[in-house]
Amino acid sequence: MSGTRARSRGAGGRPRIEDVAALAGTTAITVSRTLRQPQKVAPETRRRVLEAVETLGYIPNLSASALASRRSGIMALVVPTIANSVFAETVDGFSEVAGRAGLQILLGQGTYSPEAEHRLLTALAGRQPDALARIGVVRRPETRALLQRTRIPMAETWDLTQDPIDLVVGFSNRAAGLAMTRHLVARGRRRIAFIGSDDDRAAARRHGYEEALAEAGLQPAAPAIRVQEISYGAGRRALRALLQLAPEVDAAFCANDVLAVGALLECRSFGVSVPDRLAVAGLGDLEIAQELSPALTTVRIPSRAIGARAAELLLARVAGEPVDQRIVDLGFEIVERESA
Amino acid sequence: MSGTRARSRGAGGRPRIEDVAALAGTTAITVSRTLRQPQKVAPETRRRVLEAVETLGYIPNLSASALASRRSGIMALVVPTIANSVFAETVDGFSEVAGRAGLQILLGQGTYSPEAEHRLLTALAGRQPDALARIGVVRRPETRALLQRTRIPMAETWDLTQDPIDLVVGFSNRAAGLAMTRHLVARGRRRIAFIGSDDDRAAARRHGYEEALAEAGLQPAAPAIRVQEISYGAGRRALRALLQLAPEVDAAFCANDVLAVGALLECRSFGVSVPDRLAVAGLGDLEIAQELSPALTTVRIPSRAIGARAAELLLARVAGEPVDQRIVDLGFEIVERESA
DNA sequence: GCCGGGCGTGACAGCGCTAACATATCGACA
DNA sequence: TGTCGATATGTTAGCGCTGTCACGCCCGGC
Repeated sequence: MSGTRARSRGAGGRPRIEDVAALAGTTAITVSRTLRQPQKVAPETRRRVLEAVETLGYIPNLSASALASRRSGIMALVVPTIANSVFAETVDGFSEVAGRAGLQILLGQGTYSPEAEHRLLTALAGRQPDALARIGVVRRPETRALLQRTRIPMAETWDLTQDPIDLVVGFSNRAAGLAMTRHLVARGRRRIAFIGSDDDRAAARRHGYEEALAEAGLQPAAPAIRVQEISYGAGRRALRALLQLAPEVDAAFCANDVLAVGALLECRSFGVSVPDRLAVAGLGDLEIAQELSPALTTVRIPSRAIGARAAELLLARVAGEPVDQRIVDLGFEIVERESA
Repeated sequence: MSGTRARSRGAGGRPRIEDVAALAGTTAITVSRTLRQPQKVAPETRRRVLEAVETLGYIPNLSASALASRRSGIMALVVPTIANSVFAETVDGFSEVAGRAGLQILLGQGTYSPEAEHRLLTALAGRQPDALARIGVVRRPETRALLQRTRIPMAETWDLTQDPIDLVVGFSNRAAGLAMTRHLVARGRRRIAFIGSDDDRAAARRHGYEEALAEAGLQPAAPAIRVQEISYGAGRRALRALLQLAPEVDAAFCANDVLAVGALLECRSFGVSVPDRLAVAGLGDLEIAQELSPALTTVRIPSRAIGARAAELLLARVAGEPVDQRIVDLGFEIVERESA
């Protein structure tokens, strides 16, 4: 039934499903089935179809497929940045699970400003992803409302909240900050400073830090040092600033391992003995943390598991299976090494 | 003209362009124009349409848009892995340029086996991306043919070839290996070993290394050490293996900075003095390379520029502008620091 | 007063695929 | 032999959007 369709090829010059059908002596729907549910097609027909696919170099148009089936086969993932290693494992875990399920990953980068993020998420949602994951919790009410309305299964990660848009998979950043600071206190540190970037997760870690100090009746050794970017250099500069601001400081708790490694390196450059004179602690347990000497005391985060688990839960949602637990706490673990 | 369309909302419960049109008292095409070419719509109409969009929380279905317009607004990017930092800058540069142009990024991970990659690329191509970039050069003839047939603008990166599928943006890995090895020879090293992963780019670097050795009339200090993964730990183990295999070695050229940093750390752990007893060189110039001490001598690769440039050229291709240079060599630079 | 052209808007058809339903075929079984 | 059900394939009607062309209106120039 070609009707108005005289061409044997789509305008892009690429073969369409109908061309394959014609060559195989069958119809579009059978080709479609052969490709998606081969067991429903007779072996001989299947053979002919696959041969035609091969001959023509047919590649199904997934936009058309998505439109017709209302399943895009895409999972969107929004990360603050991929320029540093902090989230790499999470992306990797997510990508692996999604990939095994045959889903592709649409990557959104940047959660700098709530407005920019709103635009990004709108654009991503327009692609009708089967699911959406984001590093961090979405705060902006308009954005939350938007995502809720779309009904797209969604996972917030790397933090916890009592009120996720849909699911949340992570750990308590506050509790992690609290635990590490308690550890420092328990090790006899009294003049503890905080170095962190300027995002929600770092803020939560700082709150935990402040809580632990209050518990112990201590004051921050200095106002929290804020860095603009997460890099080794930023960690170095932050530590230098800290030492000028509060020469008496005896511990630096860094909001992540990249900053902590930078701080550690700065200490070595300037002969500040770690941990004798200054304890340095991080968060994340990147591979480099255990390889340096002194090895970095840090909080181990199940980064890969966060990504993998989020993807699994989302897949379950997509498959229509009930997800009994909307808030998944994967915890953390203090890893005591040499630096604190 | 609703005809068979009785619903006022799509089956997903999401508003469609027609719902917006109805609310704004106009038709679908005007809504479409308002959103894509606002200057072609009268201010008053535009106002009403945007108000309706806002009210309904309308998000255009980009699959339908892609199908109708034959432009997906997607750029696909294939990387070997995102679990290590080596390609992070490239992805970031690519993502930034693409993002500015309003394109989304479809991320494909894994080029392990040519077969798996073929499947991955087929799946990505099915999404009708406006352009496709890949880290590394595609070797498999079937895959090359496939990509060529699709006519999707395509950039291979991080290497050079005389015969790109479409464009190639990178540097000569062979030349980089050659240059660094010559540098080591010029510094008086005579028993030089190579440590590398098992991919095309590492192989090219090794060829350069071998060429430089031959030039100088030298033999490899040991058979090239192959690592299975790129990690600090793998670098450490490789160096340990090397020292057992060839205790007399006086230089280790590592195919990338992650391995080199691992090697450097292993030297420090075991009291191997760098560079006195052993020179260590890397490739990539990751941030950590300059922060360690001894600071790593390495080859600086314009990683971010590779991604950004590839994206720019692809955008030009998409816009139908002529691209005069199909082979873009962004070069490299030996960065001499303390380790070699 | 008529014509040409620019501007804003709309009707129509179709992008390439698949869900849902319909039909054909065949063997088993009463 | 007729019926039923399982299996294989086909028909129809869109999915939600945009390219293309057509139309109506208003203005200025002659």
